[in-house]
Amino acid sequence: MNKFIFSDKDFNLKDTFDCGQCFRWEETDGVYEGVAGAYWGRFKETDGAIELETNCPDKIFWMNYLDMERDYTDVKKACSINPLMVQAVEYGGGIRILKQEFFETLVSFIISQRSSIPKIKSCVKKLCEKYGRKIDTEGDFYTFPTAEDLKNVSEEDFRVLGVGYRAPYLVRCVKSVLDGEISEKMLNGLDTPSAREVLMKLHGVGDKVCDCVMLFSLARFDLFPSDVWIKRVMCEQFGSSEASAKADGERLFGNVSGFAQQYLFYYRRNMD
DNA sequence: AAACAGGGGTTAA
DNA sequence: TTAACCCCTGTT
Repeated sequence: MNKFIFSDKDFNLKDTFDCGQCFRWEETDGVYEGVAGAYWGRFKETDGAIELETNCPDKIFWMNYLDMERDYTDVKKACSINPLMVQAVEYGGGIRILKQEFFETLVSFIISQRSSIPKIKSCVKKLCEKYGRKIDTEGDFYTFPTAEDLKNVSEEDFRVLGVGYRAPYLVRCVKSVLDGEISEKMLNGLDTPSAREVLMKLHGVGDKVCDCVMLFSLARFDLFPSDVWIKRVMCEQFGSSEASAKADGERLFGNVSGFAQQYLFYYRRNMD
């Protein structure tokens, strides 16, 4: 087992793991335990630092996952375009946008549509336990299944996990990935509008899911995913219409759109 | 107790 | 532009 220490500057566990970007981390008494890629991890906040226990031998893996190379002080400054944003940035000041695996993010956000976070987490957990690989560590932790792992999973099999009408989307998604119609590498070679076009060809991937996948797994920070909460706050505070929320956000925030979206979403969602 | 609304959307008409 | 979609939870 390995131990790594991270600075808690612009980083805290609750903001990062509970801001809605990921579905595989569970909190118990302030300790967050979960899986990233092939590795298990357990995060704790100690005095002035974040401590991680993991079966992963190199810290670089987690540095990348936690977006540690980026200076969030600059990001926050760029997001703070008005008093509301100053408040939102203050509120979610410990958020880091995780660099998650492409296939996991794609599948998870297809499942997420018109669902609630506890429900999404439960589906994803079952999916991993049933089709993922057990991780060699203490406790019961599983990798997220690869497309290959899901090759022979039927619509009915998916339905048993509780994904409902999204089951056929998942079957087709797995097939598209296996057929090479879509891959992380291919998307990385495209500019944002072209990559969006490719992703949205997938059945069950619309505007919002597409933006989340690109923001959370492909580091496309120029996107501003617009869900009901973001539409709400954009209408209330920025004079947007529901239809214009996404475009307005991207125009206002440019290449920090994705960060601004997370601060705003997290803030607005916890304000009611 | 049973009915109902609504949840980080997308599709098809 | 609008209803229907699965399924779970919280509210009446």
